[in-house]
Amino acid sequence: MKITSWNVNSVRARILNIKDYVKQSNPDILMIQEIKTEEKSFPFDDFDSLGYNCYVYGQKSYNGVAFISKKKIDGIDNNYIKDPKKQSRIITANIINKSIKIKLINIYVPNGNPINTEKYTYKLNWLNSFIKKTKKILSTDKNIIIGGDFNVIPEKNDVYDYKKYENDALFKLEIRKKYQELINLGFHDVYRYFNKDKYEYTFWDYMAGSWQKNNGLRIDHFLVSNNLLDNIKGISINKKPRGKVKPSDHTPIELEIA
DNA sequence: ATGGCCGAGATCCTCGGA
Repeated sequence: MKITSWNVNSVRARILNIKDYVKQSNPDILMIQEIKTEEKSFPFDDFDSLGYNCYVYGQKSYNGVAFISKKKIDGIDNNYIKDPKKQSRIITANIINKSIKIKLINIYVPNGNPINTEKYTYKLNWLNSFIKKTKKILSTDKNIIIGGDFNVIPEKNDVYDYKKYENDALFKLEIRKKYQELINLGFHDVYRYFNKDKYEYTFWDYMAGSWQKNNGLRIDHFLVSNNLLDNIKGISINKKPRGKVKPSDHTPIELEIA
């Protein structure tokens, strides 16, 4: 079973690229972030024509997350944490793979820049709420996959020039510690687990030829609970969509489950 | 060392992103 996470930076502006990707890569479930639209304007028909069901938690102009799934999925929930700003950043579902029940969590973590503003404290509070809730459910749900745009650069080697990011909300030590705190609840960063010495990115800014220069960041991640780790066959970052015409600034990350 | 790009919405610019 293949599960992909991709920050598409507008599902409507990106629809042709997304459809090309789905046809080529054939994921069972696609978790998308930053759909930048309300549910009523979501391109359901485009996905329906490819044989996919859509589960959308949208918002006008900003944010928004969704599951695109070949099979129908149950237990869709848009209220994993209480968001004081009511932004659409988390959608969860319950899936069954080979008779194992898995909770699937699709997240779009706040950016948090610039630091020393309310945007940064919103990110910190958001991460704290997410950690607290995840700790709570882990006592009953042992099989959890968290995927999405975490807006966290975990380590120095996960960014082309970490010195530029030391005072950035994506790499600030306080934020990286929150990411570690989440992992310490009982998860693995799957990409790093399978790639101890390989450094790839999932995001390249539109500006200044970042893609051409490979000035990237690894900020899109899959975390799986320890209980599930042996069921993971592999993970890969698919760079092809980032090189296309009219790309998202993020590229898909693909998780393969036994 | 600096500046550079996109998308959405209601214009002809602002905000947000990372």
